[in-house]
Amino acid sequence: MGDKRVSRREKEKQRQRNEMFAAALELFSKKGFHNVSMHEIAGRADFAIGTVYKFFKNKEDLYKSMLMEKAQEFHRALKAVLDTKGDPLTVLRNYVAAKGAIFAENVESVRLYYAETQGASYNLKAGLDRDIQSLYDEVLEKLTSLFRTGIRKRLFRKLDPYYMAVALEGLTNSFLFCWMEDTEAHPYEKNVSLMTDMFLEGVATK
Amino acid sequence: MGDKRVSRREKEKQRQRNEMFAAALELFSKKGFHNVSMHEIAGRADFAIGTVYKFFKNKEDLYKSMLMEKAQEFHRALKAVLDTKGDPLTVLRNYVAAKGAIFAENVESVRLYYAETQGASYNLKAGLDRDIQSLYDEVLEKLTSLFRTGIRKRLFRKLDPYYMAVALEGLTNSFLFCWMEDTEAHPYEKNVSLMTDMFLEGVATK
Amino acid sequence: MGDKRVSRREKEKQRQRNEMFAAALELFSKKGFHNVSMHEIAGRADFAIGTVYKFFKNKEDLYKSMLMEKAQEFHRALKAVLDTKGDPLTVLRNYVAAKGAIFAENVESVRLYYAETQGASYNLKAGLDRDIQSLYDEVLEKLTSLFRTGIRKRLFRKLDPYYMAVALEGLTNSFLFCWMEDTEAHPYEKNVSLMTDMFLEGVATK
Amino acid sequence: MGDKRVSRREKEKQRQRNEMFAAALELFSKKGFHNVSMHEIAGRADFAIGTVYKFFKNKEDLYKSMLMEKAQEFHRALKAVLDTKGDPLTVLRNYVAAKGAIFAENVESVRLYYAETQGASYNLKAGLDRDIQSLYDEVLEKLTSLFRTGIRKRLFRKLDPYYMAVALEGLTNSFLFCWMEDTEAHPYEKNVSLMTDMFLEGVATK
DNA sequence: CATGAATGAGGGTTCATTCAT
DNA sequence: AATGAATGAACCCTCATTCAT
Repeated sequence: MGDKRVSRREKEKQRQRNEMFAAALELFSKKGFHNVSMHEIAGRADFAIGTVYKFFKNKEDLYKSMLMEKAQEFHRALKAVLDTKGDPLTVLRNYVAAKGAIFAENVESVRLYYAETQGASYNLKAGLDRDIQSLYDEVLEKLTSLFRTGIRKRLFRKLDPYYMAVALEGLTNSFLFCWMEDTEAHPYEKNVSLMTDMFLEGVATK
Repeated sequence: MGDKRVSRREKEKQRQRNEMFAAALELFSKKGFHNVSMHEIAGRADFAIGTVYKFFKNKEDLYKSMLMEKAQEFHRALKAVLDTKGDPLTVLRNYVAAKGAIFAENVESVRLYYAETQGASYNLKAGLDRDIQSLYDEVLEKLTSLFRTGIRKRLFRKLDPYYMAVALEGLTNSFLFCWMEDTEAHPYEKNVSLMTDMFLEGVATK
Repeated sequence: MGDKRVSRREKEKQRQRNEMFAAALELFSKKGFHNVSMHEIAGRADFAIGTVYKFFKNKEDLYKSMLMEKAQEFHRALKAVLDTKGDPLTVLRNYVAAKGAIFAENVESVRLYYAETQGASYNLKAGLDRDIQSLYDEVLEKLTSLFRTGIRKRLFRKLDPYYMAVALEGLTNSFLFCWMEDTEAHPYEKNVSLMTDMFLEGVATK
Repeated sequence: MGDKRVSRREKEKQRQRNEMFAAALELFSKKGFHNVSMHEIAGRADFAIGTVYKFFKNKEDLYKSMLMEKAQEFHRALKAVLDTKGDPLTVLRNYVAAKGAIFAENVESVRLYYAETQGASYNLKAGLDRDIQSLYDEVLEKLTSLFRTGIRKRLFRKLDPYYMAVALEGLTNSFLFCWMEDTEAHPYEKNVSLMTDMFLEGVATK
């Protein structure tokens, strides 16, 4: 009984945490870290400000936790695709498609995610950076592995597999940004597949 | 003499403006818009706070002006390369090389630049966004033109030239980011050239 | 219990508000709107600056609210006297006496009040002006009514009753100012009554 | 020659001083002491800010000097009327008329003047107050004298002549304010004369 | 345990005044 | 003598965080 009681409580806690995350995500994504106040988040999530501070020791902690959770979700999904058996080319193509699908369903988080992964992430005094980076590095490594395998199997030319991965990421990301800016004008899926194929053909053995 | 006097003044003004820009760039680039105070910038530039406000009507104005100036500098240089006559392939290769060179000399600005161009730029209440975007769009258009010409000349396959440009930009940017993160580990020039060639080969007519 | 709790809270809030009003009144009255800082008021009222801003959205709001409350208090009292039944002459005499009594107990507010009602009130960007004026106009109207009634009853000569009211107000105010400048030297009550009588006699039917 | 030279210079100085006064008067009268900056005044008067500080040691000094000059002008004119020989009643009536005429031509200054003379004058840290008061006291004294003479001549009842003066001042001022608020609706001259007469009749011997 | 009133450090900005030219 | 660039104290206000209830 005690067990269940604890578990019930634990679940309730998790629910509250998620509500705070949802409010935070929406606001941070719309206005940026510095243009959102803790009161605003608490209000939107329908909690007292003090309650929020029971869950997160400060604003940065809330931001980091929220984003980290999202990042883990993304990477779990991406790694799942990358871990499927099969010929590297197919896996890579599936990866590109999955990336599009996942991000399309999480525009808000992705926006924040890229603010942290790339370019300038001054929102936080660093720290999240590292954690998210290391998650991302895992994906990059898996991609690198795929290219390495592809090279061994003579599917791809003998080029640095890591940089092949980097190139693929850059290429797909830029279509993602296009799409985020104007969803209508720039359908991600078709374009990215085509261009990815071009690239893959470019690195393919002749 | 009056002329010289004025010109001297004007030059002095420009010098001061540049010093403020330098201080602002350094600080904004290191800590982000919201984590830098006007007092900090004034102090670093060795001016009284009031003097800074003689030059810029507020913090946002300083930020925008500084970044806009840098952006114009970049785009002037990039467009110069893109406007050279020659076969599209060579021009594109020169562009990629120039991009690397320019950005290598302006890491700080580039960091801020990408914070505004891509992902999430919540630093400003918009406005800069538009201006920088439109600068960038010019470059993208020129790239698109090059690809279009290339297609007409049967150098490239019949694909959407705009998305070719987008793909190239994404690819090169991702090497730029790699390089910015760890200058030693990831020399931009060699890698980006190689991968660009792979991509160009991919889109090339067989 | 919940009720009581709320009412207790409400009362506490009101108490705090009043303390802020008191501090603000004292300081504004002594030094003027622009020569008093919010920190000063907060300090004098023994609140943190942030607490003051929980009650009033800015300095102007505090000033206006405080003065408006006082103005309403005054006018409520004055109108009460003006609304009593009785022959106009007696009512007018009572009014003059009441005005003296009320103002004697609120020198500070009266000072501010007149700064807004008369002469130049540049303290605010207008707005209060209107609100206080309209309060004052009600009093003036009631006075006018009294004179009008007096005229109909052949107590006063057939003169413009509005200007009679204006004249009475001016006359009594000037004694008020005398008294405020030097309480000892210029006892309001005796002098104002005498001179009011002179004036009333002047406008009386012969 | 030296003399003329000096005098010429002196005149030029006076002219500049007057221009500054004019700009200051206009701005202070429109916006109030605290809402006008020294730069604004300098700009309006077409002088460099430093030049203004050559003439006045600070903002307060400029304000005081300007207002004092105006005050002296007014009082000189008023006292001239009060010093004319003739029966007190006529002199008093002339005084009331003159007051109206003078103020009608100097609305701006009058506004400021009353801000200092009456109610709350927090524009300055005091000082001007005294000087203007003492000027005003002279006028009040002359009025008092007139009433005293009138009493001796049995024109007026045996009442305190000082308070008669105070009453007259209050009465006329209140018409002045009416007129300043809405020049069209409340013509000063007719109304004030009528009401003054009422008052004078009230204090007249029967 | 949840609450939200209270706190006060810190930031952006203005403007009176000075002084080198 | 006139100028106006430079100064920096001081102000209004926000918001992350705490803690008594």
